[in-house]
Amino acid sequence: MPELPEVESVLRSIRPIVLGRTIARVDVLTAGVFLNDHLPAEGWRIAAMSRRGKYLVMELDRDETDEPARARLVIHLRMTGQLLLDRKEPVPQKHTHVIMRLDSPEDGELPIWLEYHDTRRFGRLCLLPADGRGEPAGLAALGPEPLEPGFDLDLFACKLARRTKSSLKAVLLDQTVLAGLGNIYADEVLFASGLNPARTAGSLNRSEMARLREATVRVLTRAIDCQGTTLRDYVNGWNQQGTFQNCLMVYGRAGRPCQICSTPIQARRLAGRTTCWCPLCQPDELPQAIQVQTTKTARCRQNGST
DNA sequence: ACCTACCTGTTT
DNA sequence: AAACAGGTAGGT
Repeated sequence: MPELPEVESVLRSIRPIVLGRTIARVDVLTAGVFLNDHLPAEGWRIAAMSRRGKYLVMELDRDETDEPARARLVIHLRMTGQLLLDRKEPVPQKHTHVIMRLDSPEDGELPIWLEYHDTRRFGRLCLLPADGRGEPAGLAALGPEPLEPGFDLDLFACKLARRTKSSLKAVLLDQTVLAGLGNIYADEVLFASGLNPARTAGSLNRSEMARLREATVRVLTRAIDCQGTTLRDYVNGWNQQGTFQNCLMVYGRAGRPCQICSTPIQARRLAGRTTCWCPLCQPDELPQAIQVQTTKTARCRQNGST
């Protein structure tokens, strides 16, 4: 379900409600979904909440005798995970796996419940000690955030240029290149860039790389403005759907006319995922005349990647 | 760079 | 009955 815009929308709906509250009670209804690193899950105060790629991270603290203790709760929703807020104690449903009661001991507000729901059970919650031991490898390996200054063209170009054998689609799905794109937004970004998903990442010239970078920022920003894409399961913390499904240009539109040129949208399996594109707006190769003029060697500014 | 596995539900 | 679905980890 959730790619960067959906996870960001979940964050924005939940963060203002949970900040400063204490996790007073945790009911784990399904073994295996909550990877508890032998830390007690209860008694923590939620000091901060953020998103990194498709991960949600809660910074936790608590007053131990002298020194304050810290921990992190890391959540990945994978395909069908949902975090839902409730003003009263929820009745567990078929796919409810964790229920947390969040109290507000100081200002005496009523408790709030945060429920983890996941039909396919691919998602994971995991409580990490302050030193970060046990951090999911996927979180540690994430590339830059596309909507932050770290999404630097030189570094991006450098990573693309090195992937001479991989399709653009595969590279955009690679979370170590860029954090947060999934199957929907990879296709939408490629359409917005006018780039064919099957092209090799290393074949792009500098201006195509710049176009790809700009389209990524544009598409993700618009999708967040729409609170994400709801195809079936996705909702934010208040159980509200997104609206970006109404703005999709290629994803899920195989066989229907391109909204720009009316050519039927194509679909095929690429990098293990169904991939949709417009054969006219996203041509296989550039006309040769254009290709010659801009090809430049991308140079690495940093050695941040291998 | 591919494949399969992990799950359940929906669509063909 | 079989294929497919927003993701990733692990194996070849």
